[in-house]
Amino acid sequence: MATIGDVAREAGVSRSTVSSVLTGRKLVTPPTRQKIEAAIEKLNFSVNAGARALATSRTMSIGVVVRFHEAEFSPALATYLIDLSDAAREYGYSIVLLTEADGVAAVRRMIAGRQVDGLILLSLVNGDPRLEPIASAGFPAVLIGMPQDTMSIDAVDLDFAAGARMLVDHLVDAGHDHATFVQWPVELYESGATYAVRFADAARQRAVDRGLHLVEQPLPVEPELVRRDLAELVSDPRKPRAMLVHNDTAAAMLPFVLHERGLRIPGDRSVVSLHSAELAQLFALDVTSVASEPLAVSQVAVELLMRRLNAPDASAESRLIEPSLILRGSVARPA
Amino acid sequence: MATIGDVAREAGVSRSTVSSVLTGRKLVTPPTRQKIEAAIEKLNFSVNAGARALATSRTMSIGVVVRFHEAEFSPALATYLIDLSDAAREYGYSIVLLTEADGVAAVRRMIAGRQVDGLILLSLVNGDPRLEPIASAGFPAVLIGMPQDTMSIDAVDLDFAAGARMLVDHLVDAGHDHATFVQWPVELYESGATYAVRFADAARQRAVDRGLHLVEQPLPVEPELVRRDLAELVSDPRKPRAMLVHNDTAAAMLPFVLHERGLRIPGDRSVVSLHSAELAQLFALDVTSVASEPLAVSQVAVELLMRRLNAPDASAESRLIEPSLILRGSVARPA
DNA sequence: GGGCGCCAGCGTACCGGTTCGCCGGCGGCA
DNA sequence: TGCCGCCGGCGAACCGGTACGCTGGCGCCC
Repeated sequence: MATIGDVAREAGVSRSTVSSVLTGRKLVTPPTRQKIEAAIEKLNFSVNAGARALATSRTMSIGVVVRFHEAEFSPALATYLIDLSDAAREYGYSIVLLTEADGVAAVRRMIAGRQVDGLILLSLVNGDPRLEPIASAGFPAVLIGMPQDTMSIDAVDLDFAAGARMLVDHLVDAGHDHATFVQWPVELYESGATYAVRFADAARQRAVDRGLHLVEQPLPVEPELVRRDLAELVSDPRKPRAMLVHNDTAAAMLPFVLHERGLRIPGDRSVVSLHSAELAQLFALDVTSVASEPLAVSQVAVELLMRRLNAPDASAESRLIEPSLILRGSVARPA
Repeated sequence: MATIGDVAREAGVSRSTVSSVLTGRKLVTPPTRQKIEAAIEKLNFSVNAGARALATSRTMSIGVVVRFHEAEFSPALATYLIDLSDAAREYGYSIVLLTEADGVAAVRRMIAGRQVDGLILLSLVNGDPRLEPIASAGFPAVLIGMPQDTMSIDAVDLDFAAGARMLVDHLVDAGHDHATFVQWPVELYESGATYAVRFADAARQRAVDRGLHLVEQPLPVEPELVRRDLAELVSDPRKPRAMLVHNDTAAAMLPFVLHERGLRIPGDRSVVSLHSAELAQLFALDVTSVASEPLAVSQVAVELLMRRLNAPDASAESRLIEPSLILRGSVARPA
């Protein structure tokens, strides 16, 4: 591979002049610029990313730390990875994928080895141990998820609390006074997954405020048991006719389970949900729901990180993405 | 951050001696080794990945080029990314994610910028334009997918042809002589997606050989239309009672669609399928199927790439992963 | 016509490691 | 006791870029 020295020799100029052309930081007269560009073309030269990184101490790459929860709906992850990568590329950055089980070790390794300029963390939980090394090193990072204590690290997420309130309001406005709250597995709440906790807390509070009686129904981790529990749930005539769903597996299965029992939406059951956009698209889910906005979240995450890289000492920012309710007519007035 | 020079000063030795300890390529006496290790510990030193990459011209990272097909079942992608990343880390390598729409440009950029030591390509199609720059640069790479012409690049994939034969055999052995072949959208075959084409070709051939009459039924891209078409399909009494499924969306929906119509597996319909492991797990799919083995495929892909990095001139290898049939009793003898 | 200012381009130091040739001291053997 | 060989540690060059201070030539203005 050609180096900057080869280009310089070919063009009959010094290495530093070639560098000026490459970085665009200094003026170069058109004739010499053209000679250099011709040489670059001829030698098929392209800057060595590692060497540039060493010289500028900027790697132009971002680490994305994902943590794999059994209880989570993993396909949503792919969407985030792709959207993050696309957003990062807009700024000329690449994504380095960090998947090891021990996220803290991954974070430490990246900070110590200077392999990335910044980090983006996914799958956050309250009290997440990955925050401490970041905070104490003052390393540029953005959280996707909103823990109770962000430890002064930039963060962004969908406003799950607002989403929960919208859905509760929608049921109440239609006249419902009872609803089943179909939840994630208890393990997810116990782990402190921020989106699950924030949604649930806000839903409960809003239900109290609006006089909606909420029957909480956490579901198992295993999909076959989810299906079984859902079937039982919808078969039981004593259960509420309205359902507030925050569980992707359940959201995907529910229309089928209802249909199996000959129950119609919204005639027999009113359903509102917040589930991954990926899932909705894939299964053509047709219930009134809050959109999860992975693209917007990813873009803001990258944007916040860029800001942080350019202003390391700016004060931390937490940004909530305003959710929007997609009406699909899955809620009717109770009989 | 501490540099190797700081460590050397702290330990009272030269930089090269510290380097010897770090790389382990040269003998160092226990006392000096201990002094150096103490200094490393004290200064919390860790080698700068970029600098090492420049010096050794090994970046210790692998680019993964994914291409996003509308018609594909994207969640399966997340599994591959995670499994690849885990496998790579076993060898000390990181994964750089390359998602841009123009995969050829991504490949060119990586090769020219020497940002990664090798590439792994996903979502391969026959005549994939990404192969040419790799082949002509002789850049280390592994394909996940088996195009007709690998252009002498290492490749690995599940043996979809063998899988198709297993499923056809299973139906025939149970006494079926007619079956619907539920397919991916035609667009996917037209794009030349290698796994789809290889499965379909082998299924057709085996069906002819074994005297099974195969009725091909490609499905639309849009999930809601998939559901509608499946419903029509299973409602039509003239259609075969056996179904050979190669379409993840359809595989997920089929049990529900059948159940809706009051049709039972295997009493009313015999079903065999090849779908993503991720999907099967998520929806507790309960049909006799060929496992898709993303973990094994990923591990072999990384293994092949490592071999290639250590032996750039070895001849290209294509490896097919032997599929296995998971019996789940979804096939019965026809009445 | 002479002096001054401007700026294109050059040279060199540096980023943080690795590698390799060399040297000096020590131990073993005759 | 003297010589030789071995090897632990050192120094310097190098990987491929960037950054910064300097210089020399040109044009403008007086």
